[in-house]
Amino acid sequence: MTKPLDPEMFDPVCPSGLMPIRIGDKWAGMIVQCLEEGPRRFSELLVPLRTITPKVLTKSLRSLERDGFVVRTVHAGPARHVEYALTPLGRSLLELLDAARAWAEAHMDALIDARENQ
Amino acid sequence: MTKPLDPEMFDPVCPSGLMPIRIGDKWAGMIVQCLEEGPRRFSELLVPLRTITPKVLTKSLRSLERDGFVVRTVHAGPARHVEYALTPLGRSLLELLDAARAWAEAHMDALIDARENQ
DNA sequence: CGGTATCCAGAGTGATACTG
DNA sequence: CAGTATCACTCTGGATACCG
Repeated sequence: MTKPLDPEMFDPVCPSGLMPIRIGDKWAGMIVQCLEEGPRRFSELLVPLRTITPKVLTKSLRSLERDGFVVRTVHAGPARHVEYALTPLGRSLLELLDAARAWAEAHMDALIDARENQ
Repeated sequence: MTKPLDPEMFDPVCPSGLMPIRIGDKWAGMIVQCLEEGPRRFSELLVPLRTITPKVLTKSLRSLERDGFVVRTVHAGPARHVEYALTPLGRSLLELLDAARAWAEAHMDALIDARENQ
């Protein structure tokens, strides 16, 4: 089974605002990462994303669904719950995310230096 | 020497609005590509970018400069001109652009299908 | 639990016109 | 040639509160 998501999965200090690469909207890249190990519920996603509001999470998830990256499944029952999972197409984004991470690891220092020296 | 930029370098029909990956602002990725073969002048860049306005081109170039991706050089003289060139750091973005292009070639059809089937 | 409704501030983008 | 100035507008994202 999938373990709970680390609430500190995303460093709040990490200057993601500086990142010159972006997958989808502001949160899409992080959401995709959250789904890497398996399906997650709406409220599970709120944990590592922390400062996201439900409205924005919904919007971002709907957008990922529209593009075929994510599937939404409603499990009815006494306590209904909803699960979001990556499709194969969504999984293909993970490669891109890795490329972005690799770039950041290699070059973010240089970018930050460039910004600070004026 | 570098050849003139193809005015039709970027397909106006190509649904770049659909692309889920983005480098910098709306135009930054295209600008970086324009600079791949060597330095270019402001007015040279306007040609393939076509619908960009000077104000927006300036803003995007300044942003690329701030981040250390591009250098701006003023050549004084009777007819002054300005050249923009990629730095090594800027060149490192080309790998990322390639990764994005590779992803698009492999998966954009699936994305477009997903959108159209609702 | 998994959302929606409303309102709002700021950023990004563009049209148009003008300048050293 | 290489920009700048002004204005306007849309889009994103967030605060807050409420709903089935």
